[in-house]
Amino acid sequence: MNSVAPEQNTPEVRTLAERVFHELQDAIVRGELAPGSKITEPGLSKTYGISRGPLREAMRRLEAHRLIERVPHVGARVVKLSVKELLELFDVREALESMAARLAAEHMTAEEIAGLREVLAVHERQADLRKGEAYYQREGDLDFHYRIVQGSHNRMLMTMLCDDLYYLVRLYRTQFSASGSRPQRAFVEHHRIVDAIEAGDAELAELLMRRHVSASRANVVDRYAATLAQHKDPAETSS
Amino acid sequence: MNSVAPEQNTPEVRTLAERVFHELQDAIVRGELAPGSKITEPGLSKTYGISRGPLREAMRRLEAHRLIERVPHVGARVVKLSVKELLELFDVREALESMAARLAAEHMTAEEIAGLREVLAVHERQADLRKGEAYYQREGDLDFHYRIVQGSHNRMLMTMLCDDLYYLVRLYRTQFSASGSRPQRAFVEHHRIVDAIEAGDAELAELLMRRHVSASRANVVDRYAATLAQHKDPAETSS
DNA sequence: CATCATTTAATTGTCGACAATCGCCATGAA
DNA sequence: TTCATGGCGATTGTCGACAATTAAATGATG
Repeated sequence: MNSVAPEQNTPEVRTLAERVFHELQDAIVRGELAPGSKITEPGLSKTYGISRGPLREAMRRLEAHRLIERVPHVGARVVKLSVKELLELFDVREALESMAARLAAEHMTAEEIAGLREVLAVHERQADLRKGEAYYQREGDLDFHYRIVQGSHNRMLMTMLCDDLYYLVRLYRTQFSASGSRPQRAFVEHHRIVDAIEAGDAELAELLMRRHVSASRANVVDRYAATLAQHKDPAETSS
Repeated sequence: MNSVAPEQNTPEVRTLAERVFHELQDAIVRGELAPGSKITEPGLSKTYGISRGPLREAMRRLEAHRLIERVPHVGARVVKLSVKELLELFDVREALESMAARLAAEHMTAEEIAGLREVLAVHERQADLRKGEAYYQREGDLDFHYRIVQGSHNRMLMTMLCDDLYYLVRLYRTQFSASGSRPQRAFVEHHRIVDAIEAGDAELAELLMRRHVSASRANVVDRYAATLAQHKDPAETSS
């Protein structure tokens, strides 16, 4: 748990609705609440020991963050990312994170860059230990992206990526994860991006980050094709 | 009101919370609820004739859409965009809309492109009548951007831009609006973007849209500097 | 046996009331 | 005069109960 990223600081748990919102968020991301499973208000109300009032507000927030989907008078279910939606998510990430890298190259301070290098050093140590196999699988990779976004000094970008999209990304990681030589390559790409940021080369940082996310997206496509060929079960059609 | 954009179709008003959410959204965007003004639950509850339960859920949705800001145990106020935040919004728009233009050039159907041309034709007529002065001030401009985003066929991008950011954009329009020769130029830029999309040139469409948003952003900066010089009142410092 | 209408059970939507917390104002002391 | 402190009013947070709607189960009918 010596992660560099802000895990669950619970910066605001002054109200029940806030608390149960964060708990549900974690439960969904961790996979305790399976994607696609239906969640009922009385059930959660009894599970978390709170009334339906605050619970509904928490669910409304989860809905806004795209972690659950609600239908009026019917119910709510945990979001289940289809491959199409997953690729859509990557397109959005590519647009937003490349912009973040550009702004980071322009606005990042020396201390922030130093912290970024530190994150990479930590990852390198882990990569040495586990032969680069487990690296990039876990949340460690997100530390890097967190720092970049934070370095953009653009609050709106930060909330959009860190508060919204990254939870979806973490959710997807349970389904598809990087494979083959992708981790090592990603590690090299991370270094190149930091170099560009340190040099203040905004255009290059933007370009490298764009390619980085795009490559990650392509890896997901390959991975999906592999699972399809393995299971020989094309029942995943959008019924 | 012969606008081409989907005005307020009220696609889902099956519940009170939905209804009051849309009403509040409109009220904020229209300026009836002044930016920065405090809104109180009993007040709104009496105004819209509903209980506080659905009202709080509507407010939670507004908070997620960044139209109001809430502080636990204190209250909520309508968001007030500082110039810094407004420029942040433009950076995000630049990233997202340039991606949308790229995807639109790849995925837009012939019918959608025809509809896009129609929007431009309508605008051109209005521009002829009012000498291009009022064009671009109103929501007509957003019709164009709506269509582009919809043409991307990326649902996540659509919700992010159309459901979230564009309401903030419309809110800002009450404070800062295009000026000088900007409307005419924007009109030309719109045509160029459509040309690129029709030609299927994704890279060019992306580049042009990026410049288009960037130019709009620069116009806001100029506009703000002008108001500052006019009022001779630099009290807008971030206290 | 299949299909359709009806009933029924469960869940969601809404409401009013009570408790907890915060901001404000008056009072008093340094 | 200024600052701390206490009480007061108002607003927010939470709860349980009732009404409305939906989905499923049941039974009737061709």
